[in-house]
Amino acid sequence: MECIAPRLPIAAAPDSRGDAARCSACAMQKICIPKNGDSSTLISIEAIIRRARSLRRGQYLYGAGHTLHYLFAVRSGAVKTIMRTSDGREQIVGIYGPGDTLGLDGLATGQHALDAVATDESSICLIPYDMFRQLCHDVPAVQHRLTEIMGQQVIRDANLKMLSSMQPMEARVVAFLIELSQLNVRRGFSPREFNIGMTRAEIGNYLGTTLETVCRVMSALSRDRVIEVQGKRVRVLDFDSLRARLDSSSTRTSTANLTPRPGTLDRVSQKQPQTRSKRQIRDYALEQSPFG
Amino acid sequence: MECIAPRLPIAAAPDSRGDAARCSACAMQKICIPKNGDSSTLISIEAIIRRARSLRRGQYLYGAGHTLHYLFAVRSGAVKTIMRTSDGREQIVGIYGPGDTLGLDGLATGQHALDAVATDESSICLIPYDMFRQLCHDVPAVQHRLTEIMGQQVIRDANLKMLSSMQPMEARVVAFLIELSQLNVRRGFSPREFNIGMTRAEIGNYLGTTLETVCRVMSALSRDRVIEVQGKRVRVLDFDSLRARLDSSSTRTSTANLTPRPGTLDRVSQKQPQTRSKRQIRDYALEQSPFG
DNA sequence: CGAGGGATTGAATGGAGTCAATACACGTGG
DNA sequence: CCACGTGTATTGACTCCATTCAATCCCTCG
Repeated sequence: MECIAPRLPIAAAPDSRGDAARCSACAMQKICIPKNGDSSTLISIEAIIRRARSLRRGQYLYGAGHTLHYLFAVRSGAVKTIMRTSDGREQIVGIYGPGDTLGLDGLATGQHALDAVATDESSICLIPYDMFRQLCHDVPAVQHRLTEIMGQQVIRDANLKMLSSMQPMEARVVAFLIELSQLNVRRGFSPREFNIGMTRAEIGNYLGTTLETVCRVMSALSRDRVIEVQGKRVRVLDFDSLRARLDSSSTRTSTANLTPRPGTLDRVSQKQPQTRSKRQIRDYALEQSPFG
Repeated sequence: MECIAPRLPIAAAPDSRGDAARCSACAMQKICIPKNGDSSTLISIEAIIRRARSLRRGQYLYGAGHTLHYLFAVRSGAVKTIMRTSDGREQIVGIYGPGDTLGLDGLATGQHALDAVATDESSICLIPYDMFRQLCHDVPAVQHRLTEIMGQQVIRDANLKMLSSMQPMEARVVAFLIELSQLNVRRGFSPREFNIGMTRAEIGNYLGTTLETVCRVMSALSRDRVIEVQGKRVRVLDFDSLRARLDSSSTRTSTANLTPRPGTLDRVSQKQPQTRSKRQIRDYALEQSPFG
């Protein structure tokens, strides 16, 4: 099996001359490196990170069951993480672009739980995990950054769950496009133009629908002059219209309020004088106010 | 707003006499505490954990925007984490039962990104985050455990994504039931009988469908003598039938192979002699074999 | 230039959402 | 103790949106 990077212990990679990364010159630096660390922090990180390797579309970064040897940072391109059903079909469970960190699925057991595959030509930095762990121990700022990254992953996953639960399929695709746009911004690029680093089939899989539906929605958006599409290249023409299509035709799957809303009393609930409303206000278990 | 636990700095809670937890006596110990730590580790953890507080159904543990003051460990009951759409509808993004850890959504920014609400009467341990962080720094085993927990969360989220992408709605509900059963085992209880700590509406929301559909599927399973249902109490009668309903009627959303399958060559791919197949075998970027 | 993978569009079927009525369980107050 | 009310669960009937199946187009690469 082919590889772009060395197995541990390090074997010389074909295109490898001096294996250290040049983080100080990397555009993704702001995302990868702890902000609050001093210059020595950056240096110590640079010392262990292996410079970027390039992947072709379809190449595996790691597979479920592999020992966790590296964490990965995407420099450019796009990578998906996938899970397989018993009967072999795949489900995409995460997508990663420039500045994102991969491999966290291996932290629990030391073995990766997912497959990671490039969906596009990509460039990836390797972070040997044992060295990184040592660094975490020595440099609190690095440990803190790792914690941050894991915390971000959790939030990301929550957002994904939200996204792929949206009611009409149109809303899902729209939410997906908005998400991509926002990610693009976070990476310092334009919110109005970007490319989806994957096929329609992959988008469909990711969003829990079919490639045809994705196509139809994007065609419709294109016809209505909300976006322009050419293959994987997307340009947003009208953000307001785009956002408008999120709520419109909101079905009722998430019925009324499963849970009482934020702050103050409900009009209805006036009929209970001092025995604090049992359900009409948020019932906090801790003595702190929101945003406290 | 009412609370079961003190705001920092600690205020006396009504039912609080001596605030330390008794982890050494807790059934969830094996799940909460680092395995590889010595007895002093357990003691130092016990020293900072506040003993369990009880929550009524609907009570908030924390809300999006709150400062991260505690991590939480579920002792008994059930808690959901939710996100809200711009127009106020809620989406359940996670469910947590005995032995699970909550609050990780606050690690990235120091503010919680989600709401956490009890879906059932629950008992929750509080772990003051600043002290815990200090402990992480002092005791590597604790840091390691935190990393493990975060890693598990990532895997959990991936599983959830998988689960709620299943094709026929029946499969989703079935997968959900199996999941619950497995969790129950992990907690040392029976795989055959358990209670779903939430309403049909919440299940529907969680699975991305409606409460009616959930009802119908469970009725059907019940009619076919695969499970027995009484309200939130479920008893599995026939695990094989249950699992059988996962793949059956597998639609094709995740079309053929988006990505080439595991190991060996495809029959088709024989027609490329030595120029290593470009797509018919897994194309590993790293020089390690699966499960290496 | 031909082959193959990806994207697009059409037409038909069916599954799941929607609306609505009813049953059930629980806690409250008369 | 029972009537009542609210929240939850169950079941039915109808409609429609998304999946399916299928045909065509486009682009890239050998």
